[in-house]
Amino acid sequence: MTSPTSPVRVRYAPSPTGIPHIGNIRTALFCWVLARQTNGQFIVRIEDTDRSRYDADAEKAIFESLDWLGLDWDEGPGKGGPHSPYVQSERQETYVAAAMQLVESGHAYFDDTTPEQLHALRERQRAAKQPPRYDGRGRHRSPQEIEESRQAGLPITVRLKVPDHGSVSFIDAVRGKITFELRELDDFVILKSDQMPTYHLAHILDDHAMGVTHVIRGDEWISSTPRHLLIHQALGIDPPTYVHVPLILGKDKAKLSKRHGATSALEYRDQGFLADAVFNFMCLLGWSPGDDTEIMTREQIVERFSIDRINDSPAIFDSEKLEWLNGVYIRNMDEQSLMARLLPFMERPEAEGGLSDTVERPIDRDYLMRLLPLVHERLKLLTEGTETLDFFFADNVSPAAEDLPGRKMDMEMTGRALAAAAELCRVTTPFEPEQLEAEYRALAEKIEMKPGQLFSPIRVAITGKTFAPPLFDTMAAIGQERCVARIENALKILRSSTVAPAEQ
RNA sequence: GGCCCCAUCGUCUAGUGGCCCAGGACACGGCCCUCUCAAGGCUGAAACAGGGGUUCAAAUCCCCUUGGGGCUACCA
Repeated sequence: MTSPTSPVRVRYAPSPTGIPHIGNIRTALFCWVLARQTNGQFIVRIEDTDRSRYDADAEKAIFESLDWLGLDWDEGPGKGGPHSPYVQSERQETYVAAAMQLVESGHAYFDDTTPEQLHALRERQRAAKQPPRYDGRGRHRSPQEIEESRQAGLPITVRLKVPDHGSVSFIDAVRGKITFELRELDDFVILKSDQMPTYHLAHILDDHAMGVTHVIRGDEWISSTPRHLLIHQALGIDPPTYVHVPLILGKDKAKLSKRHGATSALEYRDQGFLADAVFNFMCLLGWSPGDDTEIMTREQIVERFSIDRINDSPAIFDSEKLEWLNGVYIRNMDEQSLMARLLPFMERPEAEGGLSDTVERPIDRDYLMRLLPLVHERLKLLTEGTETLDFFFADNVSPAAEDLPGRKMDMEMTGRALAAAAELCRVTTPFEPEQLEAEYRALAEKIEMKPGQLFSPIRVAITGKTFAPPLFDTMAAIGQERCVARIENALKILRSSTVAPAEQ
């Protein structure tokens, strides 16, 4: 099976019953890429035929996820198109009409078996160690009997007549030929008693009406594909090309679910991942360009993508690797764009992960621009802006006394270092990185300490942390006055502490 | 239980009969660089699930076993 070169029409057809997770969105992404590559159309269609499970928030999240990842659609909700509407609940008459047509042509029939009866049937089968399946009893109901049930208010469904022998096969674009024995299938429902179609009927009608050429969907649909083939036959239409993509699993190799932590694209957005990085990463789950290339722009992916190279086996979502990739993307960004991305996270309320509420909003752009080069290559997530830059914005910091001593330093030595540092800090001019470094290195020599030893307590005094951007750039950015105050403050903290320094 | 799908380092993967005593990336260990943390460079450990075939030759083809997953709804 080769990858298409002529324009494809592909669709992403989510059901608004839950926030779309990574695996689901990855399918949308494959669709989008293929559509862009072949100059085809990417269609979005909402499959909301299950009215009891409909969730408006989920529907919102679907569009938000697509927007965030930049998966723009050519036809669909909010966009329109030649096959409107793109919401199944608004296409109900089509499905009902098709179901009636199938009944008339003898491919389907009305069934008045109640859910209770169905349940009882399955219980009996289970008890007899038989596979639970519908026994086709509705096939023998007369129109009169059905009408009586209808009058009595019993639920009526439409079921497809499945031949009891023979087999169906199809060529899956990623797996090759797959065959199913028809006797394994029972007569399944195509129109529910609320006059809504099941997925099986609805998607086929829509895909056909919308001219969908390739159905790209998760692996879990392979088992119901024979049903879909049967419906196509009954309707006298040709099935599309099926492309069943492998699932994305959680760390424990189980289907992705809530307990795996972040599972939706939106959660990754909120955790500070870049859409481009997530896009890139998701493409690599279940697909590879065939060489060692991993970092690719959308354009490169669009150019290189191929159905032939979609993997057969499921992938586990490794968020550690995503973090690395996100860091790569951040490092490749220019400072202006980085600032634009960082700002929304840093300007959130403190309680939501932003800078201290005492820091004035909007944040001083010029100052932030000056700081970014110091932390740029250290960031892996956009949410880290706050924690790596907070001390630049704070009036003062309060380091823990036990953090102040550097390697192989006791309290006395630390005190001497800080005292000398404070003194020098007051007089250094100009207060610039090169000047500071030169003078502090000289100071270290003068008080007979290794540069690293002298710098450690200063760093902690200035930043409140044991790790930070390069010290002298940091000091220069913070300014002489605040630096002096912080070193003196640290000295005070050190002297008032009675605890021994922690073993280094 | 039945049916279907899947199976290369911990993870993502390259590999489509000889180029593979299996390559890359993340993570992990070591070294270098170094004012800390990163970044970067070098380097190490780490896999063809098992068993049968086919073949001069198999990670690659076939069969079985095992393991994982999915489906078996008036959910999608």
